[in-house]
Amino acid sequence: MPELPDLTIFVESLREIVLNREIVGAVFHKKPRLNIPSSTFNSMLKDRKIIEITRIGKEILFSLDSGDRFSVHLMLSGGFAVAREGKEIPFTILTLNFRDTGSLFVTDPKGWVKINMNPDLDERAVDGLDVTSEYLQSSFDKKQRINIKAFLLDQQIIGGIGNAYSDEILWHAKISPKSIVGGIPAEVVDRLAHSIKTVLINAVEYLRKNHSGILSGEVRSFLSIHNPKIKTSPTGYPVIVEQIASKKTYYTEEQILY
Amino acid sequence: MPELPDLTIFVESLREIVLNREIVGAVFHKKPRLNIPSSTFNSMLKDRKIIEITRIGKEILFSLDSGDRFSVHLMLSGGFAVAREGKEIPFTILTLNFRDTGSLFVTDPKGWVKINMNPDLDERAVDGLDVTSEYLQSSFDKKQRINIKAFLLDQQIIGGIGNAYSDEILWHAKISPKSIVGGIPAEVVDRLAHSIKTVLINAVEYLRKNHSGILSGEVRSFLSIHNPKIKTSPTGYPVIVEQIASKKTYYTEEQILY
DNA sequence: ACGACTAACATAGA
DNA sequence: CTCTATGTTAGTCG
Repeated sequence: MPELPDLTIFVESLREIVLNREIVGAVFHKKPRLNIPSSTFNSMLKDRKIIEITRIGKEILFSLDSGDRFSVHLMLSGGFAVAREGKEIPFTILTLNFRDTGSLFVTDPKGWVKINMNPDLDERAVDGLDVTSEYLQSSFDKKQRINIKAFLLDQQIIGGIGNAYSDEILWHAKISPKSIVGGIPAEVVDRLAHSIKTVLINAVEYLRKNHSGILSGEVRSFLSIHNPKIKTSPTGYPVIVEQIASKKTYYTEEQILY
Repeated sequence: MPELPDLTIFVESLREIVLNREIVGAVFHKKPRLNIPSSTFNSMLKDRKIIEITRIGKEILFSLDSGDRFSVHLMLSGGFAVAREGKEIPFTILTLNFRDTGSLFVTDPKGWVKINMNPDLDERAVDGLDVTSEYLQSSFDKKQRINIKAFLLDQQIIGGIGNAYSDEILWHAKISPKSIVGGIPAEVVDRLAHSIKTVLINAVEYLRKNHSGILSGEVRSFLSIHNPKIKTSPTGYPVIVEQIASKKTYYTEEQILY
């Protein structure tokens, strides 16, 4: 559920809380979606410190002072929480216990959270915040026939955009979510690249200002289009809700169909 | 709010009152949750008789002499009432007016009542009274990771059980409502199948004896566990009240956690 | 090969 | 009380 802007704030919150604290143990409470045995994971974390936390697409990357690093993907319903060690947090997948300073909880009602020790980062797509007009155009050329909304949602192409922000971006760029990539002219690709950056950066800044410190959930109430509570866009057009690319999509007639 | 046992008695009461009486009109007082236009509904009922009333899960099915049949789901707060035609019954959704013999009212303060003309009955799950140990086991196998209370409440799996009776059944079977389906051994599945039948049949028999004729509401005062008035179970254990599977849940330490 | 679509998953929130 | 939203993956269909 959380997308790039939410996850960016989670990372900033996590840095405040867990950086440079000694880990005394990693305890899995459910059989995890983990690429190595959980006992190995535990021994790689024990007595180590997290020295850096970053985000790549929808994944959060924790770097240890050993040089190892592990990624956490929250999937649909995952989140973080902080509490004293031993506190009962519902749907806990993993706890990292720190010496004298409580614990970090990774929670997920669905149990889908994915954790990878030393993931192959070369495979990762370009992050939403790093998309350039040139990258967008060359990706368009490779995916002529795909729907633009499906394109933005494809984590192999751009990392971090989910259903909500794909609608925000397409509205900002005035492109209909029903458009086919191949039909979009070069100057509109420029505009889209600009909209991706603008929408995401604005959201990050809004969240940093108003929701600093969050570790889970998603803030959607300030969105312009992908928002069940609003009936018209900021420019006064009625919001249309429709299933596009198998996703609930919000858009308006302002957006041009290519 | 009414569950399988209450609804079973409603059906028995309704049969006494409306069977084989000629309908002169069906009047909707609120925009209904109806799968066809209300004018069509009205013309399908006019001059017809209800020749059979049955219950399937939480729905009540009225069969007409035309071969058509419609279902009524009372949702959270719906109910029936009988009065002379034209009587003002609060929160009336629908009245069926009978020739010379008054009217049947479907009421609902929340307005959520769902009415379906010729519903597809093939989609309906096994009714709570028809659950076998074999059916339960095969459903368990498909839903390994789900919580047992959520399982019993899932109308796609078993029809008719709501929040109150799920607690009664789990207490009777001595299974903790926090259990995960996958952890419950085969012999306990047998016990649960038996408890489902026993608890529901006993409730129906109690209601038939003591509350025959009811058309709305719910009788909860005789329940063993799901009952705010009691402090200890019949076997003397203190009743614990807790939010489980997003529902207010009553249980005791007698119940084993799997 | 490519793209579109579907099902599966468990719960909170509407 | 029921229905839906939600991300990914694996699978089907054209």
